[in-house]
Amino acid sequence: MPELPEVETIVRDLRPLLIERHFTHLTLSDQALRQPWQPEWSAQVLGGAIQSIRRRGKWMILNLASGRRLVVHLGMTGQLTVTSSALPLEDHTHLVFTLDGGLEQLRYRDIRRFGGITLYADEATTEAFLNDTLGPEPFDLNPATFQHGVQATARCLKAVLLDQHIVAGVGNIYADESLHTACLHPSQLGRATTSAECVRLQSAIVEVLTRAIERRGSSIRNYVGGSGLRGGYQEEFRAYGRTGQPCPRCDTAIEVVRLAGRSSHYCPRCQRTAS
DNA sequence: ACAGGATCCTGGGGGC
DNA sequence: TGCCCCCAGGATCCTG
Repeated sequence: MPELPEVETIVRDLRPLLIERHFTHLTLSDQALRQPWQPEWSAQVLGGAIQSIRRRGKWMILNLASGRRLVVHLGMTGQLTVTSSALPLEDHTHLVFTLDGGLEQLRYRDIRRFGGITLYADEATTEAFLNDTLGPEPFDLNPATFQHGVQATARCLKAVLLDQHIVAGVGNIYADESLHTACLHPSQLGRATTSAECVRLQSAIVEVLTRAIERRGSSIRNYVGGSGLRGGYQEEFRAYGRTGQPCPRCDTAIEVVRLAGRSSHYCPRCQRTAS
């Protein structure tokens, strides 16, 4: 999916387009999403203004004046965009929220249907769900908490970074990029990782995500921002998707290995497992 | 308890 | 050209 930088970009794009606006109409596709939209929600989202929009991990939360929350996850191929109502609906568009005035729509499109939109009744139930699902945000991660999360497990670092309870928002791309920046091998075990390496890894995560947000995220295939613009961070990849190409640090060919069910790209020379 | 694999979907690319 | 297999930015459930 869109990982943290992509979701952050979408949230920033959508804010000026959606704040103080409200939905007047909603249409659904006949294909079920992983988290199916419940029929009774349709009437509940109409009429009340959108007061704020924020990101938590890879999730987006739209606060409605009624107190209800629209909670969005994009799965692997989700797109949430505001477009002119006059534009034809693209294939795989599953929810269309028409905005007041009727000229624009908020559209949720998701080819693989791994994502979805859920309506929560109030702030308390929304926060309970998010805090149960997610660990801390990378930008306010307590170093001791992170170190404990890494060192307490027998999983490899790649799996640790993909675990949303350890740090929220990192996915396959930014896990590979962070490990490369930190000079750590993706298959190194969490419990074999030193405290100094944890510090290095944490700074690498922050550095990589910050730069990726500046570039509006990475567009590999389906990702677009809230206004349909693509991202540019894919031009700065050091490891992800660069199998056989030279490591920008040492020129060694990048290799790929399958870990935690995901392809993991790394430099065999400058990302050596600690011995 | 924990780690790894299978699974939910569709589409695109490579190999034959 | 066509077909088949594998792969893809994620999260959850099941198994050993």
